[in-house]
Amino acid sequence: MGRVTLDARQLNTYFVLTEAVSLLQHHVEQQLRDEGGLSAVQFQLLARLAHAPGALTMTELADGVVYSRSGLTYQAGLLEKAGLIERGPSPGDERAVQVAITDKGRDLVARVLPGHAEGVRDMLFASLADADVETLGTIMTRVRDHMRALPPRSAAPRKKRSE
Amino acid sequence: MGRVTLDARQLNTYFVLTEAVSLLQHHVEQQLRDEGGLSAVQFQLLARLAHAPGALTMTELADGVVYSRSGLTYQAGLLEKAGLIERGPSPGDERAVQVAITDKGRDLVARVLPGHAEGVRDMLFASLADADVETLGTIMTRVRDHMRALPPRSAAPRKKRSE
DNA sequence: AGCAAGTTATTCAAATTCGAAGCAACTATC
DNA sequence: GATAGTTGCTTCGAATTTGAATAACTTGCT
Repeated sequence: MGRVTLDARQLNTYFVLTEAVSLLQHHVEQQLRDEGGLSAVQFQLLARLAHAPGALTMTELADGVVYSRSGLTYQAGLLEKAGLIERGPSPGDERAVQVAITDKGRDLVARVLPGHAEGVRDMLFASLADADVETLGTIMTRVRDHMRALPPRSAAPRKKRSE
Repeated sequence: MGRVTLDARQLNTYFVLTEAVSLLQHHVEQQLRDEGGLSAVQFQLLARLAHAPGALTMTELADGVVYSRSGLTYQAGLLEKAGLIERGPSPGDERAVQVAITDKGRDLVARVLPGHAEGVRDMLFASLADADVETLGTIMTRVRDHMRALPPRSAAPRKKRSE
């Protein structure tokens, strides 16, 4: 193999992508902390639960947010103590834990969301045309789907192998 | 409510962008750890120093990587102990610290880089056409520049206000 | 010069994060 | 229907990360 790596354009795209997202996350973190006393992870968890049709298991939640399971246990403990979520047994599977958002949790999300959305708009979308937003979404969806389909290296769902 | 926030398309783009980058970072983290015994942050720091024309101050380095200053002090301590970087006084400013990469550090970056590049290619670029890579780079560059130009909320370089 | 305000880096305590290990429950295979 | 392997979650210890407080230095203003 003639060892192909990354050309200059790819390298630049990679760097600027991670840099921009880091900056974005940093600002989001600040804002959420100031406005709702939430970390970005906590907000992500609540938002995902608020969006979900029903309750989710810990694993589903962790996978969705790209987070370690033990880390989720810790955060779920905090959120439950704060009365924002509830954990309960899973009907089908006795060892699984169902996580659901409470009314108080929904209220908090609703209270924090406008400011969050505004921040994201100012940071991320202010400099982009509608067409750019769509293009970006399309490209990143393809990337996301590709990565999700790859053989898991760590925390993704396991497949059994035939020997 | 008149309150314009984010439309569905923007929301989707925002979510998929952060999700994809999280997945990417997660994979990168794994790979660097396995191959070079480096965390992603450490690699970023070394890579940036290797790229820089000369030495950088702690602040420049932290700002470049979007990282807290105290966190950088900690990591710089580790990297210096490992002989990968060197810290020294700054000529002009007596309180600043210049950070420079050592030959050993350069060697390590050179050793880890190919595998890193290969991983990024497989993750991020495998599903993208050349045109997409360029488009993505252009869009994210605009976003990055816009965010860098915004009034700092925390750790960005301060500008004096002429009121 | 002299003082107030701002910058730079480090130290410190507290919070968060992760992986490995452990435990309980499920599933397949015999 | 036992038993070995797998899966879901938590606990545990170690490493990392952060903001606040601190110390050293620089700059601007009078």
